[in-house]
Amino acid sequence: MTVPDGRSFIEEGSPAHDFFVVTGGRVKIFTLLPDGRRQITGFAEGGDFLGLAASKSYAFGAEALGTAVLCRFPHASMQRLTARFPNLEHRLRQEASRELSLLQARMTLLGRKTARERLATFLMERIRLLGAACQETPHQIELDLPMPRTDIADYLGLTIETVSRVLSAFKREGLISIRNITHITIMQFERISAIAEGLE
Amino acid sequence: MTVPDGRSFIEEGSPAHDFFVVTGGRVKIFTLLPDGRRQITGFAEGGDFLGLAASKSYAFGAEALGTAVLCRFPHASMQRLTARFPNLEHRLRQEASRELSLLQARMTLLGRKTARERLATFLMERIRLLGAACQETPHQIELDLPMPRTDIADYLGLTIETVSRVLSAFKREGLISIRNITHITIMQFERISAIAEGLE
DNA sequence: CGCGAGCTTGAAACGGATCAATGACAGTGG
DNA sequence: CCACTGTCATTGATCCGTTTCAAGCTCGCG
Repeated sequence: MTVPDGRSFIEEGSPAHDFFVVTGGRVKIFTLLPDGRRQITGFAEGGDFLGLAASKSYAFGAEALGTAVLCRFPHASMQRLTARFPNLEHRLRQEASRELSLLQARMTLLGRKTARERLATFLMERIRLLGAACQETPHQIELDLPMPRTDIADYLGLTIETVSRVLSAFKREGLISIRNITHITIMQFERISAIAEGLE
Repeated sequence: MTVPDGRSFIEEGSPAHDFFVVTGGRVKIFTLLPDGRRQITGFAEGGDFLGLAASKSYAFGAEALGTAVLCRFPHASMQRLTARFPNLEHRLRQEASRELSLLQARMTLLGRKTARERLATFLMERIRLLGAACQETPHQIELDLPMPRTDIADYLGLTIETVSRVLSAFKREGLISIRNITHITIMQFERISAIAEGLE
């Protein structure tokens, strides 16, 4: 299943028939308030599961961020699979547990962190996502942010303007440098990490 | 296992050896920032599971709210149980999914709702917790809030003062009446529900 | 009766939101 | 190749909701 940029493929509240696995590209997951306020609850990419937070109906909407490729598993066939491979059930629970831990951290971010701390945490998340590749280079990490500022704002519970201002401030302070909209270089990993933890 | 009021029995970040089920009383679950800021990520009571958001170490702390009674299952014995009763694994995943849905809604609350909306949502949550008993009485619902204001504040990402002020405002507007600190009566269910959804 | 923890209320400060203008590109068509 | 256009990002000025700081208040309990 290939989903073009910006196309929504899960409607919040619609009956949950399928389970998805993201195999290529990226996807954003969000919930909406009636007046249009949006909270992005996560970004999913290659290998991520989608649809664990669903019983009868989806508790979230989902939309492609760039062109995305998905595998769709109707619930019926998932049940057949878990019956055949009992380990899968365990795997799914593990995945759900991992999600739960992440969401708890994100609740602390949304409920208790300042705008600076949120952005710093966001950058740290993106760095961690790069994997071990960056562990050897403590400074000067290249980062690209595939999502527009609007999505970053809705992910962090801020407005575009605040996101933009804080990133500019980080640049002014020499913590990062901004080549262009999507490409950022981390100049002072340690300090950003400290800000993320609320130590500065 | 009986835990006295205020006693912490899970330390955030400590190695996760056990899985818990709350059998009596109440428990609060939270994460901390180094400088002491706290986000309560949930309250658990009779029948709730505790410890799904844990892999190697706990992603949260937990503390009794009033005297609580728990069943402790070391991970090893959980594995024995899931091996013997394969359905249990499915049950656990279900529970994790339910949690995930709840947390997504709470992220929208923390990231996008105003103080009034947060309190209204909180009241709706407590009402829903009463079960079907209140469905027949659309108005005048008795509610008791077993947790102190500090906990409500840390749960909603607000300060005590704001919680207090908003509740007072609700009272002034005739939406609720406050007998004493822990006992509240819902006077206008519909309007509170509307505020919770962000429609007012 | 008096003490203290927890709650409420008031005044002032502040961080982030909102409103508004400008800037940087990428894509289009002349 | 270069205006033109529209989208997205940045920057500035102001506003507002929530926090912070500082008193009072309530009420259970010794």
